[in-house]
Amino acid sequence: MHILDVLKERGFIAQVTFEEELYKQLEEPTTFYVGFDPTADSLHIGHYIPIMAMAHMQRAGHKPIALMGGGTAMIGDPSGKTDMRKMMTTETIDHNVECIKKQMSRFLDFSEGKAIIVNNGDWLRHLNFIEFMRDIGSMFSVNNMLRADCYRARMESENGLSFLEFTYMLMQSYDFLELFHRYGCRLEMGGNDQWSNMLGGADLVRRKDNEKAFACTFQLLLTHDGKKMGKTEKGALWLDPNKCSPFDFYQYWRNVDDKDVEKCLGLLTFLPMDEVRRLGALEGSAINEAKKVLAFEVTKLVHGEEEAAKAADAAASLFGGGMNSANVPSFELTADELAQDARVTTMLVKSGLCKSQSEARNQIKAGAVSVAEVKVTDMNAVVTADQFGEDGLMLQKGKKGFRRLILK
RNA sequence: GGGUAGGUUCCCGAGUGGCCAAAGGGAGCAGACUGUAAAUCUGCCGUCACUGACUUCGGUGGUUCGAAUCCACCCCUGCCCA
Repeated sequence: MHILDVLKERGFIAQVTFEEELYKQLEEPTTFYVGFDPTADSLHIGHYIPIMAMAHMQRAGHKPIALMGGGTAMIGDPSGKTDMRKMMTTETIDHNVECIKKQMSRFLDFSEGKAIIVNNGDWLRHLNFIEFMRDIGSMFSVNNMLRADCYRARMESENGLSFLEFTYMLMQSYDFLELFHRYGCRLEMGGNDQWSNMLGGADLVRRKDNEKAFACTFQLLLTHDGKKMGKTEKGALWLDPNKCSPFDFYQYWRNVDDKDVEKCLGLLTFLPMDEVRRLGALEGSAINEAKKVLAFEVTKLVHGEEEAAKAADAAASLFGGGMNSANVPSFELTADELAQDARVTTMLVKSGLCKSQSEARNQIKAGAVSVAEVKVTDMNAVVTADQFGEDGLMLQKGKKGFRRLILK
C-alpha cells in the first residue's frame, strides 16, 4: 500500500500539493522534514501526530529530518495566535532544543543516516539582511502573503501583525530551500495550521531552483466538536514523564470521548486499521475496551511498555475495586517537611493534585478529597506519620485523582 | 507625525469614585447521574496556616477619607488621515 494511502486511511492527511506528482515522488526514498518550535522544554501531544507520521514514513523507507526551530523561535509564528508571542532568549531556546532532541530520539530511528535532527538557528541566526532580502525577499509577493489565512486572520484581528512576524514565512520558507540544498529534502510536512507557511517553502524551492518540492499537512488532533485535544488542567499534555506522569497520561486517553476513540487509535497507535475499525465500532460500555487499548498503546509508545503496563495496572485496581496502589503516581515527602506542614491541603498542592492552597480548600469544601479512603471534611486536617502504611498513604481528589504519598 | 477608539482576572466581555476580588458567558475543577463516556442539574473558580488579610483592572506618579473608575505623563494596539 502506498504510504500516502496509509496516512490517508489512518486520518493523517489534511492537504497536499501536487498530489499525483507526490505519489510518484514517494515511490522512491524521499527526504522530508517537519519543523518543531522549541517554545517549551518538552514535546506535547500536539507534536505527536507529526511524529507518528514521520515514523510511518520512516518505516516506508523515507528519511525524516526533524528541524528544530532554534532560529524561527526567535521570531515567533503568528499562525493561530491572537497575540504576539513572548520573545524568548537564545539561552532558553537552545536549552529547549536540547531537551526536545532527547525526547525525539525515542520515536524515530536516528541510526546511520536513517534520520537526522538539525537546528535552523545554525543558518538563520547568521543571515545577512541585505543578502537575504535580495535573494529570498524578492521571491515573495506581499499581495500573495496577505491572502494567506494566517496573516489575514491576524490582519483582521484587533491586535494586528508586526513586521517581525510577517517575515516568519520567509524564514520558514528559507529553511526548506536550505534543507533542499544540504540534504536534497523535497517534502515538508506539518500541522494543518502551517499550510500557508509550507506552501511558501515549497514554492520557493520551485521558483528559485526550479526543482520539485512538496508540502503536505496533517489533521490537527481535534475532538469531534472541534476543540483541541490534549489540554489538561495543567495546560498541555506533555510527553515528559516529569511534567505528566505515565499514569495521568494513560488516564487522559482512558477518558477520551466515545466519539473520538477510533480517530485516536488510527492517529496515535500503530494498530492495524482492521483492528482500529473493529474497536471503534464497539458500542455502549463495550467501548471501554477500545479506550483501554488506546490508552495502553499510546502510553507504551510514549513511555515504554513497562510504564504502560504499570499505569494500566494501577488504573484497573483503582477503578475496578481493590486498592493495589503500588503503581499509582507517588511523591516523596521527608519527615522534616511533614513536621513543618502536614495539612492535607499542602499535600494536595505538593502532589500536584491541586494548583493552590485555595483550590485545595475548595475541593475539601466540596467533599472531593479523601485520605486513605476516608473523606476529609476539615479544611485544616493534617496527615500524621502513623497513617502511612507500607505503600505510603493514598491521597484522592475526586473520582480520578490519585497520588500516593511516601514518607522518607 | 495628526486624529480617534481602546488595553479589565485563563479567554471573551460588563463595570465610569465607595454596595468591586470586580456582572455575564466560555474553559477548567468538583458533586449527583453514568460506562473512569456524553448530555443534564448543582457547587467552586486571584492568593494566603482563610469567618479575616493581602495582591490584581497596560505602566508610573497624582487628586481623594476612598480609584478598575478622575488627572498627568509614558508604553502598547485598532481604525482614519499623512
